[in-house]
Amino acid sequence: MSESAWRPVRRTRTFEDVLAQIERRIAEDGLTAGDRLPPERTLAEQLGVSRSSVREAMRVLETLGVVSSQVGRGPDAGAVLVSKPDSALTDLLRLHLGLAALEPGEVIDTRLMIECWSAARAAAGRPDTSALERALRGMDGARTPEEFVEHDTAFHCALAEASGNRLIAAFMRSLRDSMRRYAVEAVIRLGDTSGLQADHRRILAAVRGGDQEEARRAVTDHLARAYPPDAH
Amino acid sequence: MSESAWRPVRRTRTFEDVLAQIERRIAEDGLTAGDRLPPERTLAEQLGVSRSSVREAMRVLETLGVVSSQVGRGPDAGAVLVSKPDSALTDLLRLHLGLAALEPGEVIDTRLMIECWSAARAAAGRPDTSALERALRGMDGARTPEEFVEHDTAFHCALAEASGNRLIAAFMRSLRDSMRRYAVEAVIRLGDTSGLQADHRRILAAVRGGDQEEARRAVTDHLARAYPPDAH
DNA sequence: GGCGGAGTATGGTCTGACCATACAATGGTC
DNA sequence: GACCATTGTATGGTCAGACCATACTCCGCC
Repeated sequence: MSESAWRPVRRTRTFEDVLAQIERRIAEDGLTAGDRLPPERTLAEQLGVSRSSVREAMRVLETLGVVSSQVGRGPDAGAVLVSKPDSALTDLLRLHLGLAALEPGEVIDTRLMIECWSAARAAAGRPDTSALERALRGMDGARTPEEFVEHDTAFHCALAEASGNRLIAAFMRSLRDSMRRYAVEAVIRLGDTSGLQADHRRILAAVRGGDQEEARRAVTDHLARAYPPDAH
Repeated sequence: MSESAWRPVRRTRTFEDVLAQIERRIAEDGLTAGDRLPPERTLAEQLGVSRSSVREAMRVLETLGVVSSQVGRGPDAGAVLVSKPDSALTDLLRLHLGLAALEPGEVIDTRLMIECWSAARAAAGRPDTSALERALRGMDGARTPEEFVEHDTAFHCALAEASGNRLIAAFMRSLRDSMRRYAVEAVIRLGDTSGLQADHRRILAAVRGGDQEEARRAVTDHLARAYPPDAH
């Protein structure tokens, strides 16, 4: 018998079975966001497991942004399928950053990748730019770094949404959320935000003008200003 | 009183408190991958909550790829901090794809973004290309579409790893995992894999030659061949 | 018709028990 | 002393049953 022919038997825990069955039901019945899952007690009885196991499966699904549980009684109570990957991604990034398993530089790089892509895509599509303009005005009126960063986040997320790709937009939102602290530090370090605002207007102009390459360059220059490579 | 001045009181559930405290400990004590968490029973007693609540928190952390639990006794037993975001990302993508909350086209687009970026980064850094070459040979010897896709996945993941960014590499692995089905379909649809292999060699040559723009173009052309825009 | 209290279904939590697992400690055997 | 089988024990995994808080539903009173 050859060595390493034995792979470790992956014991499957009860709640993993429950998860698999729920996922199968989603696929087979074509369930989608807004549909409801049976109550925990019912599910436990139907699957022949304890309510604890069902609850642990629910917790996993909730963590992944796939179900949302409401207590009480009525049409809105119980577990309903949703599709909110944002908080799941945010939690994931935040925790792994906290574990020092990811460097801030890696996250900033990823953000640069996403923003370049989004800006180019947005420029190609001539999207609605009202959200971008609103965020610009918000940054103009900001009185504290925190307030500025809030509208800055709105600007960059709006850029990602303008790309039309929901996965990329969700990833962008999560990156911003998990990096809020660094963003505030960067603004404080810079002191003056007029340069950032000039960058933002340049990005907006490129998107409006449909110039993909200029949009890429504008975003790259902007992030280089906000996060100079020697700052992390 | 202005409208919408009231935000919904977000009742915090017990297991969320447990989660917050564990996260705080990770941050304050500088815990990192490999460190261990107290046993569930101890944690429950110390926090003054039931073991069920601790377990639900553990399930969340496990889902996010932050802890791994082993039964039994000894140095390897108990809950240990890890950093495995891959399966979390994979589950997230797979479930949201299943809920029809994401279109395959969005995932493919995201993949194109990541690969272009990775290829350019890899070309800029003159990385070790032995993994890429090994995957190439594997594809040459593949006898079934499934086998080809397996080595193809290895090739593209190796490309992402060559970028040096672990977050992007993890995202790439998850994208490939959640899209394995589509990849096999694409190979079967094409029938002949010689074109794909020519693309791969062109990508490798660009990376070896340090030509970032050519690497970008090669990846873009390759994905356009594998997933023609009218196929999804 | 409207309003208020009782009823009830739901998720959230707790307690206590038992099981399976895998190491630790012990003691016997050679 | 080295080795091995037995027993003990700490750990996660599961279950059953209870109780609580919540929020809707229903029914009866006004």
